[in-house]
Amino acid sequence: MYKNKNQKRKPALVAKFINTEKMKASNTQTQMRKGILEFCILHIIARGEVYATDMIDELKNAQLIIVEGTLYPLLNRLKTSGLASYKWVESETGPPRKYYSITPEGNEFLKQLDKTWSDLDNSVNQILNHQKKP
Amino acid sequence: MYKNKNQKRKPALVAKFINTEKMKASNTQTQMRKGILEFCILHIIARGEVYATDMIDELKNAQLIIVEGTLYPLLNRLKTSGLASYKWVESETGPPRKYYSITPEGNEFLKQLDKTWSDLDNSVNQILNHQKKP
DNA sequence: ATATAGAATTCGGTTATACAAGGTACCTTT
DNA sequence: AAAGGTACCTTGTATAACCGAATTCTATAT
Repeated sequence: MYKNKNQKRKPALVAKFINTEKMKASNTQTQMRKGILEFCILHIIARGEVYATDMIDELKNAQLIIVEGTLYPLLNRLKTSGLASYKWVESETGPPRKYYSITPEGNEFLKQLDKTWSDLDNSVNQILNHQKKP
Repeated sequence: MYKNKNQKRKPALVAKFINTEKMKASNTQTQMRKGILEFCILHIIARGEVYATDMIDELKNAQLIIVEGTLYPLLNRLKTSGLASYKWVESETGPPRKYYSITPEGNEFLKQLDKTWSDLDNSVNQILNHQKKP
C-alpha cells in the first residue's frame, strides 16, 4: 500500500555508550526483555483483532514500553512466519489500519511459548527462594 | 595462575540454522533467558561462597542448563565490574578452585535486578491475565 | 489550500549474550 | 610415567532484538 521509492537517509547520530553502574542496570533490563515482547504481542493478538496502537497502549498499560520501530518489524516477522495475519480496516478518524489476528500455527506456537515462559518463571523463582526440587 | 600460550584454533564447524517451528521455539527460549543467567548467578553467589561446579549444579537443579563456556566468561565479567570477588581454595580431590562471593556493589546491583525481574514478571502476568492496572 | 494528526514503513546502528569447541593446568591413582 | 578426572580459560561466531529517527502516505480539520 505504501510505495517504496529508494530514498536516501541521513545516518543517525549515535550517542556513545558509557559504562556506568546505572547503565548496566538498564542494560540488564533490555536483556531480560529479549524474546518476551514477541510472546506478549502474540498473546494480545490471540485475544482478538487489534492494530498497532492498541498493542502499544496495552503494553504501556502493563509497564512494557515499546516503540514503533520495535513493533512494526516484529509484526512483519509474525506475518512472514505465518503466525499472524492482518486485514485492512477503514477508520472513521484517519487512515486505514491493519488489524491483526492469530493463525492456527500462531496458536500452536503460542502454546509452546507459554510453556517456555512458565518454565523460566519457575526456574528463576526456584533460585530466588532457594528451594530444592523434590 | 594458568599460562596462556598463543595457540591456533581451527574454525568451529557451524551447523546451518534451519527454520522450523521447533527451532523457532528453542530460539525463543534462549532469547527469553538472556540477561537472566547473570541475575541467577548473582543470587547464588550472594548466598555464600561457591565455585563454578556448585553453580552449574544448582542451576541444573532448577532446570536452567548452563555450560562452562557461558559461565566462566560471565564470572569474569562479574569480577571485572566489581560485583563479585573470589579466592583460591585448595581442594582435597583435585585442582584448586575459585570460590566466589558477592561484593557490596554486587549486592546493591542485585537489588536493582530483583526489581527489574519482578517488574517484568508482573508485566508479563498482567498481559497473560489481561487485567487492567487500577 | 494548508496544516495537523494518525498510521505504517524502513533502516542503520548498537549491543553483548550464550554457546560450541578446543585448550591448559593441576592432582591423584596405578 | 601415563592416564584420567577436575577445574579453569579463551576464541570465534551466530544472533537478532531492540531502538532512534526520518519518511511516506492518508484523512480530517482549519
